[in-house]
Amino acid sequence: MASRRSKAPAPGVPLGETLVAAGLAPELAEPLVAMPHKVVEVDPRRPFREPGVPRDEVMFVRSGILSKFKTDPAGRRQIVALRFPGEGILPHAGRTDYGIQAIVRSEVMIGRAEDFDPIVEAHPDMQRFFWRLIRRHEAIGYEWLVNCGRRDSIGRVAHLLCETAARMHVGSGRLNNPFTQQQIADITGQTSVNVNRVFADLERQGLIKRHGREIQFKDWAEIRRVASFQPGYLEA
Amino acid sequence: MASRRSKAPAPGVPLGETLVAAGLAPELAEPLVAMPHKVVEVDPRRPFREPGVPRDEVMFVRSGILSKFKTDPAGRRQIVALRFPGEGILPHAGRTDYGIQAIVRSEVMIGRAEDFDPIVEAHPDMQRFFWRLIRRHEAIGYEWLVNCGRRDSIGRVAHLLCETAARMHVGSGRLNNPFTQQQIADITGQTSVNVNRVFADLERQGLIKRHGREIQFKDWAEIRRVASFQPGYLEA
DNA sequence: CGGTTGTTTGAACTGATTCAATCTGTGTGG
DNA sequence: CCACACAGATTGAATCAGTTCAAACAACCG
Repeated sequence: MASRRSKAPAPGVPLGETLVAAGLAPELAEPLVAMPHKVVEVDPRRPFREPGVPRDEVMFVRSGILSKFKTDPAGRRQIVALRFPGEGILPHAGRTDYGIQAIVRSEVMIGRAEDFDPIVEAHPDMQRFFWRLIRRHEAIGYEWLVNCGRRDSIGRVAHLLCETAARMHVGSGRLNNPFTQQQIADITGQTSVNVNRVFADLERQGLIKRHGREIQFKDWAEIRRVASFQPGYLEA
Repeated sequence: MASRRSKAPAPGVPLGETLVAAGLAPELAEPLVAMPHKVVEVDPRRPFREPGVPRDEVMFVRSGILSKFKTDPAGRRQIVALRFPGEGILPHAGRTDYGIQAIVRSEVMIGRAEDFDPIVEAHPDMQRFFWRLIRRHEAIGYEWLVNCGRRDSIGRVAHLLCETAARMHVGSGRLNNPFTQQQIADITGQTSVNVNRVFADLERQGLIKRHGREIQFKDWAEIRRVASFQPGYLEA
C-alpha cells in the first residue's frame, strides 16, 4: 500500500513570501532574497552535506523538507531537526557535528555566510527575527527530547504526526505524510519495523486512516491526547 | 553508600571570570557584570521557575548547576538542558515551555531583559559571543537526542558522565558527580532503578569506581568508547 | 520485465520498566 | 548520644515494549 512521493517538488513558492509568512517584515525580506545565491535541487536520502565539515553557508528551504542528522559509530542514524519551507540553516563557523539530507526532493537556496552575516548585522530587526526563529527551533528540540525520552512508541509517532501537520499548516484534517517509516524511526529513535506496527495500531484504534502515504486524522482530539501534543511550543 | 552534596555551594567565582573563561573578551564582560542584577541562592530539586510563565530575565550561573525541564501530562519529567557555571539562560519573550530547577545548590545572577538586550545590541562582538554559545547548546541538545534515541542505557549514562566531566573541566580522572540517580534518569530518559543497575554494571566492568557520589574513571578510553563520546561538539 | 525502495508480518529474544521491599547515610530533636 | 525521619541507593521478581532477524509483498521506474 506504499505510494510514491510526487516526482516534482512542491511548486517553488518565492522565498520572500515564505519568510514573510514566518513573521519577517516584508522590507526586511528584500535584502535577503537579493543576496547572491544559488538554488539547488536536493534528492531525498542521498548524501548532501556530510558531518564534520566546516560550513560557511546559509540555506533556506524553498520547497520540500531538509533534515539534520547524526550517526552513531554503530551506524544508527538519528535525525535531530527538520527544516520546512521558509525555515533555514544558519552558517556555522567551526566544524559542524551534523549532516544534512533531504526528506523529500527539495529546493534549497544557498548563500554565503560572508554575504549573509553583514546583512543581519546591519538590521537589528532582522537579528531579532532570527533570534526568535532560533528560539523556536530550540523549543522544538526540547519537545523532541521529551518525545524520545519520555513517551512510548505510539506517543512518539503520534506526536511527530501532530507536529508535522502543524508545521505544514494542514489543520486537523488530512496530512500528506512526507516521511518514510524509516525516517520516522530515525526521528523518534525506533526501528522501522516498530513504526509500522504503531501505524497499524493507530489505524486499528480509529485515530487515523491511511491511503498510501496520505494520513487522515479521524479523531484529532484523541490523537492529540495520545501524543500529549501541546502546540504552544511551536509559536516561537 | 550514598554521600551528600556539600551543603555550601562551590565558592562563588566572580561572574566576569567565568564569562571570560567561556571565551568572552574581558572588556566585553565588564558591561555585563555591571548590569543591575541580584544574586539568588537556589535550592536543588525545589520549584524555582515554573513552565508556561513569561520570563523577561537573564540568568547566569555563578556556581552549581541549573536544569531546564519539561513535564509530560503523565507526570514524567525530562531534563532538556543543563547550565554550568559561566553559562546562562537568555530572556524569553513569550511564554516559556520549560521550567527551571537547580541540580545542586546554586548561585544564580539574575538581571532584567530590558537591561540585557540593549547591552548586547550595542556590542556586535557580544552578539557573536552569544551566538556561539547558543550554537554550542544547540550542538549539545542534538547530542542528547542521539543519546536518548540511539544509545542503550549503559551508553546513555556513560555519555552523560563523560560530557559532565568535560563540562566541569575535570579531565579523565575523578568526577564529583553532582547528580542523583533520579536526575540522571530524568536526563537520559530512564528509570532511576535502571540507572542504579547501570552504575553497578559500569563498576563491575571496571570502567569506574565509586566512593559515594564521587566517580573515578578507571579506563577513560574504554568508557569513551562505550559512551561513543566524541567531545568535538562541546567546542562551540 | 527486473531492480529498487518501502511496507508488512511472524517468531524469538532481550533490555528496560514496574512494583515492592530493604538498606544506608544524614540531619533533627529530645 | 540515641531515636527517628527522610532522601537516596540497592536488590529481586514479574512483566512487557520494542528489537532483531528473516521473509514476503507492493509500488514504482527504467
